[in-house]
Amino acid sequence: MAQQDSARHAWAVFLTAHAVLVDAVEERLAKAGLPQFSWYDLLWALERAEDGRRRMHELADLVVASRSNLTRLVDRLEKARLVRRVPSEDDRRGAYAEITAEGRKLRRKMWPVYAAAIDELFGAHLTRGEADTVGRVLRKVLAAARGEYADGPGSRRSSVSSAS
Amino acid sequence: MAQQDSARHAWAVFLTAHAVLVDAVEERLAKAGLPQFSWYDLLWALERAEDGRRRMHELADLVVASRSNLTRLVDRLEKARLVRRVPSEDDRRGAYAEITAEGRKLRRKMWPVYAAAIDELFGAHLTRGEADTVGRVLRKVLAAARGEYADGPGSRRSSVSSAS
DNA sequence: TTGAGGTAGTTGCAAATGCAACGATATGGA
DNA sequence: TCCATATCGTTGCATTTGCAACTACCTCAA
Repeated sequence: MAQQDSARHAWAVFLTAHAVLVDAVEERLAKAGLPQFSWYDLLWALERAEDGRRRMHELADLVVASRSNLTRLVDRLEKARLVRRVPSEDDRRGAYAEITAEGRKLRRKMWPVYAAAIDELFGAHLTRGEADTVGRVLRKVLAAARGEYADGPGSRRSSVSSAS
Repeated sequence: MAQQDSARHAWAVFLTAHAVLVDAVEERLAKAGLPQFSWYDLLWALERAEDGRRRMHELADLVVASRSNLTRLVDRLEKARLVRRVPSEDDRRGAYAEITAEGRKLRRKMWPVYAAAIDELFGAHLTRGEADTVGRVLRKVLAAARGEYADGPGSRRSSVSSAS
């Protein structure tokens, strides 16, 4: 019972903290004249791929977006010349999103602002041990959720990135 | 540097876990024919108040919603007869949102489903100590963010509830 | 008392999201 | 080979969000 209460409380704080922190981070990016971090996230997901491209459904999973939302997110990034759609050759239904030079440039420009926001708003308040614990625990929770979540018909979003 | 990496990694997992877990919880509520948990959250925020009512701006802060979004959220709940608007007498600009009997009933009906979802998707993967750590750490982060966030012109959303 | 400036809540409009349906392909078994 | 079934990505439409503007009211100091 005590464990349960503890976890439920953690859940409540988790939700609130997410909402507040995301707002705060977005605000910093906006003040710097930069786009939201969902753009960063998508660009980074592409940049991590060796050839700078990923299939749409793969990308949807990585950035935790529904297919239709990903379509439109890529629409917007494409309009901004940060990304380009490339039809797949081996599967003619499919398409790749490929990061452009401009896309890489913007991502590189966003990172310092984003990283500073993370460090100041989040990292500054955690010890190394706490950060490790939070990361490990949430990774575990996430793995479990992904596992059982795989059956439900509507698998949706999936993730956000981080580093350099 | 190591601490920083650790925290940045935790941040990335935090974002992903949030997206995935929220989707999973919403799915469970939907399958049970219940509304999203933002409704739960608002109802619970009202039910916690001794007289079952709160000023709109107070509520916006508690559920971490912008003023305009709160207006419309309350619109919807009011249309569903879960909540009722009551003009304030001492401040004639203001209004209260007040939970109705139906609102209390729905909240009570949602809780078992919501609680089960939290326990299974989240709580089941944490030890007592881990839950405490996550809660404590995020509470600390949240407090700090709220503090410095208070200056920026656009204070937005604020929180999600839990218990009972 | 008056008026400058702030706060409460709502609204219009544009943008983003969720959902279901669709066309086009791919796949695997009869 | 052929067909039923599943997947890929997109689209239409309704709902929800974000932002800026707006009205109404409060506060406080001159």
